[in-house]
Amino acid sequence: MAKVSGWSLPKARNSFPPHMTKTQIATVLEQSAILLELDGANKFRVIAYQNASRALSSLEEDLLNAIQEKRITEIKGIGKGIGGLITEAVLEGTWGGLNALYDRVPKGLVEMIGIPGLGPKRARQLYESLRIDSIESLKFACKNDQISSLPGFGKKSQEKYLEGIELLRRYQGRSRMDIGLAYGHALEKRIMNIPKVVKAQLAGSARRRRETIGDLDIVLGANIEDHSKIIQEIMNFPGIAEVKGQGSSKISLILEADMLAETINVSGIDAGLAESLIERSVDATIDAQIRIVNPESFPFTLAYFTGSKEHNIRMRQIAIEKGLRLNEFGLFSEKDAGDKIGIEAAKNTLICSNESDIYQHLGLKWVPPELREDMGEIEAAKINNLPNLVELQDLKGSFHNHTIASDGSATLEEMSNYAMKIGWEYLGIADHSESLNIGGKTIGIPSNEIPKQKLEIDELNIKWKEEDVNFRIFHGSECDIMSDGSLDYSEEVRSSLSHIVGSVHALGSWRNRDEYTNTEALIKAIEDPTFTILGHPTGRILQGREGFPIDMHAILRRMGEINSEGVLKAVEINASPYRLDMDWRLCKYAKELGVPICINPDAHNPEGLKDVWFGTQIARKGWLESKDILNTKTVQEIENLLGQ
DNA sequence: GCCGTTTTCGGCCCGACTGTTTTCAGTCG
Repeated sequence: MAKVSGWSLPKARNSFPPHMTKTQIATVLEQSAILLELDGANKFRVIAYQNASRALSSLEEDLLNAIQEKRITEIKGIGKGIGGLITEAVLEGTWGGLNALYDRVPKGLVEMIGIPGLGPKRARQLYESLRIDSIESLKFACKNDQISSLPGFGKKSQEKYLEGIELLRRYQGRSRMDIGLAYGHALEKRIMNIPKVVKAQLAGSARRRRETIGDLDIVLGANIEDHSKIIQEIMNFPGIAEVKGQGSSKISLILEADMLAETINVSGIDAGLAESLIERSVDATIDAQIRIVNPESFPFTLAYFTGSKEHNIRMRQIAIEKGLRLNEFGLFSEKDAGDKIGIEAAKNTLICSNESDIYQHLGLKWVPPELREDMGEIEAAKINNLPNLVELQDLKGSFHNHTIASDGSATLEEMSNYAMKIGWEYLGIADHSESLNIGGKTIGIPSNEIPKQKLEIDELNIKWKEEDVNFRIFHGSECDIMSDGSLDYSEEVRSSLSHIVGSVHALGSWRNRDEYTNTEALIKAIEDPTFTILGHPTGRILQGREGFPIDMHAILRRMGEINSEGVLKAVEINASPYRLDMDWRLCKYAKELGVPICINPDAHNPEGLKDVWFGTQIARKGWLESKDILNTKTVQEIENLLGQ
């Protein structure tokens, strides 16, 4: 969640439309939903704002076009009301009734609902009865016992809020995928090792492979008579920082480093990567929820807690259309269930031994967890048109890797040996270009040293050829894109290389400019004949810094055009779990436009090559198949494409 | 606020847990 001080309505900067971008408006709608909740608005109105924000974020076409052609309310989730707001924002640069909403709701309330157990209704009540409008004033009121006498509150709520405030300071929201998976699989493994546990599986956003993971959900299947014993065993695990809640079917915990086991079992994650996952996670904590059900309910509970919420809602709607009801315990006739709820209602459930059976009963193909975001997967599952997702083993190399010649820590040979070891046919070296300096220190390769690197690479390539080794290095560069969209190095130097990964590093000027200027500059860079792959397109660091504003849909459209003219322009999924940039939400659009995607590890040492695992997860989440990925091609195909 | 081959009004996914209550509202996922 953005800082409270950042919650103001954006102001128009240009003198002509569009005055606001899709991203800006989507953010405003999302914030408005929260403010409406705090304002006591009808909950369905709140949901409508959330849905509209989502609809706008995933809108592929140009927003101004849609508005000028009066098609804005044709977008599902945007009606007359919100459509009017969007139109005003784009054409006039003003926000109508939202100004009053932003002014009316005390900003501190937004912070307050970040406290676990304190939601919008209570926050509002605290404000109205005691004028509490910040975390500080809440803390004061709790300490002075002013809360417990309010109707609906008590001593316990007062204590819970104080604990929650401390928790807020220690725990900072979501975790990166690598950290979440390290904890998730460690917990899963410990649970599996408890006797009498029939099944246990990581669900939630971790199973869906989101780039960041909110909290861990683990579903545990065991016979009812064993439940209480199993719960006891779990409570004795090492690395439990705090117990947030404990019932007969649900445990809510905060985990810390002692939880991490020495080995992690995930397909495709081997010992080396697992070890580095653990290393990266020791300072983090994460929330975990464990759901305990009977083995017969397991597939339903697993599906339910895998989510996403949006996907589940669609599944339920389909069930309703068929006269059925779907809950976390079963799929059953609405008529039979009547007023019964939960496990009672599911008594006469259709038998499903796995998730696939559930989907089948609803007339759908099984949907891979990565796709369950309500981004078209339900429609595709209806007509058996789901993608055959790319797998790690499909990769035959990568194009964005560093050596000691710039800021890497390994030699060409060390990097190559490791690439061969993991079964690759080629390795693209792309050290930094000469303009890049960090903290006043130049780390890129000067122009006049490029021939030297070229010579070293040629010698290795010749050696392998003579030894009949099917492996080669492609000599590229991670070439800086300057703020005006020009590329580093002379054209002569760039042309001497096999590929150019164009990346923005000096983020400063890009982050202080508007979306249109940035988009124009980036398109200029991409149009350069020597440009091959767009590296980490927005420069974001997950949980660290936002990327610079850019219209990626427009960038991808232009790249699609150039590809259709027969010139290769690919976009990178930077596989470093710190970046995962380009975002998975854009992959499907890139694929439809015919823009190849390159899964690049951006490795600075041999082990770093394995980060392609994360990039592959993101590619799968973005609907990509092997044929959509540049680096699934064989070395011969790549040689042809790059003219090498 | 959005949506609609049964509807332009009356719905909008479903349930566990908690704390404050004595039948339920709020919160969370």
